[in-house]
Amino acid sequence: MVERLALDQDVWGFESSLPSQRRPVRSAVRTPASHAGNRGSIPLRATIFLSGFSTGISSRRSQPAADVTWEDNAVPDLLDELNPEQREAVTYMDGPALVIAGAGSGKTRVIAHRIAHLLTEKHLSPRSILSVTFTNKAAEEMRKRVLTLMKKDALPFLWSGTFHSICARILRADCEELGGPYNGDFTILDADDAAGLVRRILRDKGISEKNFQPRAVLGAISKVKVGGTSAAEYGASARSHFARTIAPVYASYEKSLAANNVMDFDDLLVLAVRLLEKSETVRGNYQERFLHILVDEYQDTSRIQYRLLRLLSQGGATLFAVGDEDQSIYRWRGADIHNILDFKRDFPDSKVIRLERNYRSTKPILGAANELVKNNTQRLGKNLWTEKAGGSPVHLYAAMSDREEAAYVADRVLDLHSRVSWNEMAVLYRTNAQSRNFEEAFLNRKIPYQVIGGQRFYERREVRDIIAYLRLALNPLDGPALMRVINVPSRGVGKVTIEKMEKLATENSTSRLEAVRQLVAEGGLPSRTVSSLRGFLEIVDGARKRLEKNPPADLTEWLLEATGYFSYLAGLTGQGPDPEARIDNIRELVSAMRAFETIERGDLRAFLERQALYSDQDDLDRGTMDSVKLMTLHAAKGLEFAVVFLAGLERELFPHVLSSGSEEEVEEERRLCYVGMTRAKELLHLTWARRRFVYGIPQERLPSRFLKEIPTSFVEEASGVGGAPTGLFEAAAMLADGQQKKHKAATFRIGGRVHHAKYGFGIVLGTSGSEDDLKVTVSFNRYGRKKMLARLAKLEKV
DNA sequence: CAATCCCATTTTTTT
DNA sequence: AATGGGATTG
Repeated sequence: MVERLALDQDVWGFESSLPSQRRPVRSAVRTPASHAGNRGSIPLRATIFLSGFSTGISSRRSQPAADVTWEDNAVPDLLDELNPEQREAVTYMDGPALVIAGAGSGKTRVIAHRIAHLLTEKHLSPRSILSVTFTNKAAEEMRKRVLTLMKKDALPFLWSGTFHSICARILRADCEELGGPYNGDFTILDADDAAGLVRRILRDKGISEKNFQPRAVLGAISKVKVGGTSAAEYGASARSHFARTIAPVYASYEKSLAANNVMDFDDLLVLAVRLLEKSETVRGNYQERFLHILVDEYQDTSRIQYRLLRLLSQGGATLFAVGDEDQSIYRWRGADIHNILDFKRDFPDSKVIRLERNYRSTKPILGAANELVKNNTQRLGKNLWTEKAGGSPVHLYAAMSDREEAAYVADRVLDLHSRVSWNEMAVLYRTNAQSRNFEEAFLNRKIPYQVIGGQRFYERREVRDIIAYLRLALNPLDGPALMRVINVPSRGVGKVTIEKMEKLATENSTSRLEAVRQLVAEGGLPSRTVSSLRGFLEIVDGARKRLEKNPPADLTEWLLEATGYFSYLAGLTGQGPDPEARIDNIRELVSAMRAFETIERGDLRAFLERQALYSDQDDLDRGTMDSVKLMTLHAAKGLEFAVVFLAGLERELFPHVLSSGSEEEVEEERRLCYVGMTRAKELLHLTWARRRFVYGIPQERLPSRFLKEIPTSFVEEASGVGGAPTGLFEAAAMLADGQQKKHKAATFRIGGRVHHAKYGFGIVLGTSGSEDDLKVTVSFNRYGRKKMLARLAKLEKV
């Protein structure tokens, strides 16, 4: 395929395929005139595939500055903008370095400056630099900053991306080398599809989905897989009931992924590592290529990512890691804080540089955050300081209810708007579900807002349907995609037919698409079904045929036409969002493709990869809107706002019930709180509500333990609705007393610890019914979730 | 095979 | 409160 070739050349072939005048970058030194012709000569091809890795690259020629290269404009005072520690970090070249960069200490800046420094002062080619960031947006941001520093408008061949996107890129080029059935057209499975696959396997094997929930099983598999244990090894060592049940599921899952030429998120990392370990050529290529590897958010790297870094840097590349152990908040996703805590041990001859000067927040904000995080034991220890004078204290507000909390926040936003732009304000919360009240309150007051994350664009059903068709066109082996759309729009293909098809596919070990073809050829089905399937095949084949000639957006338009998707949506009244909104979503998808084609020159494969790997934080193009931002604390990492509202500081919610089991988990929650607080530059509001609806049930709430960990000297409590200050802690104590008296022994506090004679210790997740019919749902440490009748179960509160 | 209704459930966080 | 899966019915 044509596109394919192009991609390969991007990764490997460009050296030979590009005009040789690309090389001077490295050798030519500070001779302005000698570069005059360079920049215009960057071949078009270069821009073609940087898609997905770089934005802002356009084929447009830039301003008169066209003859400016990074040599001649090397801002001599590039370093003057830095403080001594930052400067040391930027220029240190004598080996691996770890920069411990506290919140707001300018770490992005250090990385950007270092890259610029490498290019201008050390005269390195951009191709020898690998910059790894946590999100794609951060990668783009980084690229932009470097470009600004260097006064350039394109920086081809600099690899800047997330671990996942970099791995995908490595695999696209060479996954055949793995020796498996994979080819470069592999598609990337999202979490939902992966869970669906597991569900089908569980059903096949007759394993109860009640006791083995697909998502939980998937989580377990992921852990084992990323840990480097193969299905066979796992099966052999499995001892517990759970492990023995899961082992064959894991095996089938892996087999299925490979057979369908699809990879899940973990595969990207695991297989890339395997590829590098296995193929000396591939490994050598990258080891030789990368001379400098810069890693941002090092505290949130996982073990496998660490292995990848080791592999890539063993050729002698200089590793430059930047992170802050106090901001490690992705343990649940496999991040291993020991990567940063043990850096010195892992790289004995490394240099550690600390950035402790904070340029972001006022003293009260920083003081409060520092004091909070001091309660953690898992840290290297640092003390952030600021010279930013003045600043109002941290505001605390205890609301009557969740709705009132939102009203309070919205009113403050309105007040503040006289001197702060919408853009500079954000509401941060622990869970996505909390956004609702704020949305309503903002809507009422006509405050422009934007919810980041949550229900993601690409997770909408209609978008996924269309994407599935596209995936199938590109990768005919993609079974999960086929399953999704074989009967969408409904064309009379039901359970029975699908079962036949599946059986056929398994028996002949062919793809599902082949099985469909066979089914049509063989006959033996009702003629109506056969013609339905034929129709489906025509669509898939038609799309496949158009794949090469038509740009993605045109192909999609054709698909919409061929499937009659809009009329299908139009008929879909009643359940879910109204059809119009869905049609709009599809239109947005098409225009996103259009933009991708024209601006980034990407093909369908590139688009699908981006779709799979990009999150909503990786803004589409609406990020420029002047609006108050609403997002989870996790999504807020790396951002800053003049005013931050940190909402829902309640027990059970923050720290979250499900993360209060161990001290380690609580420490992570505390770091999350720290991250949230340190997003604020001028003003920080902390709020909580005494009453909150959880799953539609009103609950009495208590303040978060974190509130007690912040010294009152930094805090000023705002008046409650009644007018008088609420006296937070007294109120809390009373509330606690009251609750205890009211419910005595018969009830279970959500989040409370219990002990069961048979199942051991667990945490109460919820209750339903009452009196004699009271049922308690408990998450047991060892046995998972159980629902039991309180009257009968031998549950003890601990 | 599809539409409808009812019921149970809700991962907190996301590449 | 909302959503999605399952059973039931047409």
